[in-house]
Amino acid sequence: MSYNPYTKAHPVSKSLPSDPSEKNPLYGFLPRKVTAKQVQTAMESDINPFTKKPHSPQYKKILEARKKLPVFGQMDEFLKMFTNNQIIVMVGETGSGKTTQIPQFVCYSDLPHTKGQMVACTQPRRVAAMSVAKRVADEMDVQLGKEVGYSIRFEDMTEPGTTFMKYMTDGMLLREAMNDPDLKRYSTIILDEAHERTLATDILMGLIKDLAKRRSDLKVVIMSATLDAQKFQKYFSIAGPSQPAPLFKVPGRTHPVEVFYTQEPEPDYVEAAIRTVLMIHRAEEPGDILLFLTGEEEIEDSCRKIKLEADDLVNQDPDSVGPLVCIPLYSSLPPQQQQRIFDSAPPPRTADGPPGRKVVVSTNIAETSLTIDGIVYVVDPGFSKQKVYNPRIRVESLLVSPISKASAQQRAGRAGRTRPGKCFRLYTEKDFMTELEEQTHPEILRSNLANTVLELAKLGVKDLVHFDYVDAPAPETLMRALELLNYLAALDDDGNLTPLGAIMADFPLDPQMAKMLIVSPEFNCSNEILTIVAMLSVPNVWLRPPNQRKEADQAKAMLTVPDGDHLTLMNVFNSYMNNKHDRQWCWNNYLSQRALQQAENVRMQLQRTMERYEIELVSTQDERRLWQNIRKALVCGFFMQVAHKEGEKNNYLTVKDNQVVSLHPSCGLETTPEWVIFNEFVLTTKPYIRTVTEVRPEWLLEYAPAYFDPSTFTDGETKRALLRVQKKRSLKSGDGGASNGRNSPASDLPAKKKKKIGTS
DNA sequence: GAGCACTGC
Repeated sequence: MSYNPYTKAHPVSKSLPSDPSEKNPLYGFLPRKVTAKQVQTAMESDINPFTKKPHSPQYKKILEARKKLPVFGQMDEFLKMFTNNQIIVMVGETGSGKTTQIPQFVCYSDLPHTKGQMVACTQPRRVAAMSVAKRVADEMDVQLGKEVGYSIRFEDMTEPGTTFMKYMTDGMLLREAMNDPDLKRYSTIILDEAHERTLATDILMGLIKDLAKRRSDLKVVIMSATLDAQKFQKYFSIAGPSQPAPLFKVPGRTHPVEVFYTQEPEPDYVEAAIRTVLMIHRAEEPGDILLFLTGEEEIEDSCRKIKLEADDLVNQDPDSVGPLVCIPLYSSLPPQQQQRIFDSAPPPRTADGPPGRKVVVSTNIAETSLTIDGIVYVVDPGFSKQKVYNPRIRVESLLVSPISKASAQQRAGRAGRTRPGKCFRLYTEKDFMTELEEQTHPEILRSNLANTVLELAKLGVKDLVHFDYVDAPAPETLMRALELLNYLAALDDDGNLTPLGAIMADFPLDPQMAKMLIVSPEFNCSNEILTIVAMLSVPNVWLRPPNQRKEADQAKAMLTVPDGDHLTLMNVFNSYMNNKHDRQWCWNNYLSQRALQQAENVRMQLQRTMERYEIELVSTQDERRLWQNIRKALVCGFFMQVAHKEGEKNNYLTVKDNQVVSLHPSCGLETTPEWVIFNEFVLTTKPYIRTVTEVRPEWLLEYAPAYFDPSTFTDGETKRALLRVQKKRSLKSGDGGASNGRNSPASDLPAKKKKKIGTS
């Protein structure tokens, strides 16, 4: 083993110790004062500067390819800016190489391994974190998981003490910040794809801006698309209001895309889209097409229509129209079918016939998450499904809305990745200029923030309303979140995090679910609640193929527990386990094995967190009692999501919000009980409540007395029903009703259980 | 009597 002059105990502040430069390519490097010339010499060395081992044969080959990236030519400029500034905003267009190269430049200058620290680079998506880490490990000629690693949920590919370059999801870094608010293990933090404005990135920006003031040794790089750079420069002007963070700009390496607009607005964008695809197929040069639509049904429908019409064209004119394949793409497709987008276009039908063409019909997944090479034509109708949150009725829903200019630009760019392309926008140029918003609203303005507010509290943010957000959420949204967390006893009346809230924040769950999981040992059903919570955390497990709906519904009925959908979910998971994860069993029962497998993963992760807090895993033998206990535990988390049946038409009214809702058709209840608890409120063709279980009104009064205090209700059937129950209860017990206090037993730590474990 | 844009912990 070669001599390593660096030790972790002593931060290097001066030039590194003397060592012949042939043996130590980093000889003479002054941390954060490194020049491009030094880095380039070190890169050309036969010895890997970080492992001190000889470079592998392919290293130089990869290096030659890296040198052709636009960002490589600006290494000197970047390093100077990195030396002279604490925070840099960087703009790098597609193909600039920023995600792979900038973190490496930072490593060469920052030398995190000499200080026992790391450089972090966040990504909004897991696959990106993994694949970029792999690429960079290859470029740096190290084994993935050693010097270069990644960290995503369920998978930590890093080695403490060895890894100094870590790619990770933004959510993962946020989690780490909850346990170490100063993020001391990082010398530089790079937030990549900041323009995507995910919830996690937005919160991280606020935290890191503040952290940079406390930690003068921390360096920060914000990487974004062009349009947002100014906003971030201004936001990160920590040196003074008139001193925006410096901008480092790198051109992209893409091909020009010619953009076309329609002359008149299109009344039916799906019809127009299909027409445009067929027009391209008839009249344009060979090259694949990408069409953006809004959802699964629309996509499957359009694929069928395009296929029919294209076959017609081929039959009418086989000498000039080639074969066409139409491939749907959306996230709920099984991975194997998603892979089809990488198939090549069909060959000509005869040796000298017209060439074939591939059409991918996709949701927004192809805008950011997946890149398809070989796309030359993009058809952009200008719509996508977007999440909107209405704090007044506390409902998140999906709405087909016009996209932003930034989004339209991103879509068009998909046509120019391999050669010059064309983008057909199915709206007028005037509408593009005047009607489309510049940017898509960041997620923080469109979401229920219950989770986020709890995280912020755990992160030590005292004043949530005046936190330095890049874009501040609506006060009403924050109030809704604070209210919920206060009712759940995660925050006290002054908005301070309670000990219970601190534990809740550690579970990667919605606060309601975290709460019911933590109190579940008191009802002797934590084993079951853990399963239910895991099942609620994964995508729908029920498959319902269009041509086998009846069979699928029958299979589902076999697994249904009539007392409630939550119990049905538990039953499905247990049956899956009893059938030893059998694929055939899943298939026979129209269940998604992928989702069930995911639920098992989530369950194991949550169980580890439970163990850390010594929350017991217990169960009840008698099934009837067990089911009742489970329903009581559900009330402790979801008492704010209760609906009361009103009138004879099977309509329900949500408690307090007084929204008229119906049971979702997927609901498995055999009757329509007077009181139900629901997991979600969905607004589709009409307002529905989904995943519903019957509860008893006495439980509402007992486990959430503050929320169900009848005096806080407006007059109506719900209030009268509550008063009747209250009266009956007080006659029975002789006291006022609630047995032990305001929010008990769900109000505080499960002290009894903790002690029991502590002594064992 | 109907759906599930997309991520992330």
